[in-house]
Amino acid sequence: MRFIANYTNKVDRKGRVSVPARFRTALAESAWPGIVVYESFKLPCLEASAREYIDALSDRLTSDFGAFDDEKEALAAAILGAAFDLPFDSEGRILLPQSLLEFAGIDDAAVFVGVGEKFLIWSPEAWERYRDEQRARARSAAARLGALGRQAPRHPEAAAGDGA
Amino acid sequence: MRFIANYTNKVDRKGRVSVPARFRTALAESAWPGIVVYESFKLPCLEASAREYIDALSDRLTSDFGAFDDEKEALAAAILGAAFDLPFDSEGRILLPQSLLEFAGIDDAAVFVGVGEKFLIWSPEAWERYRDEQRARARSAAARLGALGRQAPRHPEAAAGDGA
DNA sequence: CAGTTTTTCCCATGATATCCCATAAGAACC
DNA sequence: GGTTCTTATGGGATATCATGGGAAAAACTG
Repeated sequence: MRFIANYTNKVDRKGRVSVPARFRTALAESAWPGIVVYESFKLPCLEASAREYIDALSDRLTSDFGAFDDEKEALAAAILGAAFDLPFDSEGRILLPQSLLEFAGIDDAAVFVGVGEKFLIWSPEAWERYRDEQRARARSAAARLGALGRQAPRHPEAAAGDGA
Repeated sequence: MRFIANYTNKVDRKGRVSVPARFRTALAESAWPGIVVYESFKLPCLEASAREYIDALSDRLTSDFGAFDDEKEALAAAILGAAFDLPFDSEGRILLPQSLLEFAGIDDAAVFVGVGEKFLIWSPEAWERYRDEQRARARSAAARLGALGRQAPRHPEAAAGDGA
């Protein structure tokens, strides 16, 4: 159950989108034919994962009847209450609720981005914007680190016997 | 028996509301065709669950804490005594008593919010307000509680800055 | 006990989701 | 390079769901 790479699929007039076949294959281990989708806390996109993933989270939050913990309960409501359990249709598509489409700014296409145990669903524009930002960030970070990183390993003698 | 997602349904002039079909399906395991509804202690909303859940809660409160703990006993009495056992009509609706409608400030629409083993019933306005508040809190709470800790390190966005 | 109100059941309807099939586009395979 | 299989996408038919209204049944009241 591991998602990688990204795929762009169309959202049809009825709000249906095909979940990439690769992802569906990964999802096949799951007992439930569908995914759970919810709004990301940090990014303007949706997050999706196997039902089991959320169930485990739910268990941790409400397991013991110690459901009498304000903070846990609030968190459970915020996460679980905003998550949708979306079954696949016979073609492997899901029907995204209006509220989720709006949240992510998804109109007629969606980008599925695998990030390990779950995947993100973006509007193409937002995804591109985010990706570019991250690249720029990575570039400058690399440049900064690279200046140091390149010298040290190449001139072991200059660093005088640190090495392995 | 697991509730997630949220659905908004209308309350008609007679005080009837459809329980979301998804919830009814989850409830189908229950022997009793209806739900138990009571006022939440901490939130301005109603809580609902399968009959069995309340029974278990009842057992737990009385056995674990015995007759010693006045506070728990009071809690049990408050919950069990004020709970309504609401049957479905043939269309899968329930008839919410006036007192509950008033408590939750529900007028002509109700939001059903699944949170694991039970679900909440809110007035649309109150739910939206609460949800927005919690979303903000959830971010930090998630990190602190470690509820999402398992995923956090794996999230690119968790490490990178905010993309929004 | 009759009049009156409330509750329960049943049916009608529009909206929505689900299923099923058809086609196209692409990838994998010979 | 051509063929075959998988995947994505679209549309139409069908079933399900939410919702409203009305009639029958029960409860309540004077």
